[in-house]
Amino acid sequence: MEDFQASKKRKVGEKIAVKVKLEGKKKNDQNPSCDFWSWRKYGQKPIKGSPYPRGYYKCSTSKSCPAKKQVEICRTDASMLIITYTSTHNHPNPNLSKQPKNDPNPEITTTLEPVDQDNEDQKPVVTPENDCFCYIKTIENETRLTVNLENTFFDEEPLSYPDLMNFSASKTEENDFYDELEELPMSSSSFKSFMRSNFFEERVLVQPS
DNA sequence: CGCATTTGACCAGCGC
DNA sequence: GCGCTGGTCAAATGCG
Repeated sequence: MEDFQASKKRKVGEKIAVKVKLEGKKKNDQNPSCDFWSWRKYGQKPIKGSPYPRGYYKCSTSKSCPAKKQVEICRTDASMLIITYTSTHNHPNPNLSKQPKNDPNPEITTTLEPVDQDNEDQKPVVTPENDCFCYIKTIENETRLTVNLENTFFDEEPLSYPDLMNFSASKTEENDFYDELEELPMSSSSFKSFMRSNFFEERVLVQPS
């Protein structure tokens, strides 16, 4: 099909995994539409080591959009969903200017928490105010970023996963950034500033020319 | 009737 | 080289 399919498998590419807490929602309900993009499910697989299957979704807004995400229930906490985004949307979000189309579902608390199920090289970055914490985690070449959005970002401006997606997907610069984070003792406050600047100043959806 | 979801089969990367 | 496992395809099925 697309070029994407050339790499049918496990290529360590750009990925961002977020952990989403579900409250007031049925367990095992992996409805992925808690963000503002429309997704179409194209597969589901049981994952070794996890009692729950992983669902595979493609962006259904644009046929040529390579954006995908994987949704699975956290094996250690069934009230958590682990959503892994891969690739970027190559089109603006049609739902940005209106209410979420599929499932605004206000019952979901969009708190993102540390992706700790593997308990690997997780590097917590906690601000002094403790109102924003981010976990950068690198597994081989895959970097996972987890951000607590509840108190920090939503107070100012709603941040949807698509924004995270844009953040994560901004090519190699971010990867370089992450790579450096592995080594640089960046202070939490400077990291926070960085995060804010990236989320709110640079990661704006741009109409493709 | 059209579209989304389900599900089994297939394919390819990765580790041993 | 082989087997395991994850990721994708595509036909069948369900739903609005």
